[in-house]
Amino acid sequence: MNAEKASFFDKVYEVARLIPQGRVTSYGAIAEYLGSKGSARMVGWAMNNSHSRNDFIPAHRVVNRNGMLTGKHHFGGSNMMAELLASEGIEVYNDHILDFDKLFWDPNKEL
DNA sequence: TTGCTGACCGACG
DNA sequence: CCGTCGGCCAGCA
Repeated sequence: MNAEKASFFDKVYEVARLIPQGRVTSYGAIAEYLGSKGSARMVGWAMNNSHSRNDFIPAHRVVNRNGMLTGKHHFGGSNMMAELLASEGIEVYNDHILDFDKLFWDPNKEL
């Protein structure tokens, strides 16, 4: 499959869609998987542009290194992000994921 | 075309 | 402990 043509941005969406339901990952983990650990910011920015994609991007499964819902404000300005995570069986309290270590899905390790 | 910004991360003082 | 700064890459005015 010649999907190597996908740019950094495209790969972010690709990996994000590969995140299994009920699991979460971090921006840095995705960036590192793409080969650019320092470009973690781009991963977050890609999520912001995820609205431009026809496919749904489970951006709510992507949180920062601390397991905190840093991008929840981009989900409509409400706690919808926590609701989505809770809907998948992920417990969220005070904008931070419980048992983050156990729910953490590392693309470098799983893929 | 140039410059700024951005849902991060790690290092430094 | 906490605040600040640099770096990474792509999109947009």
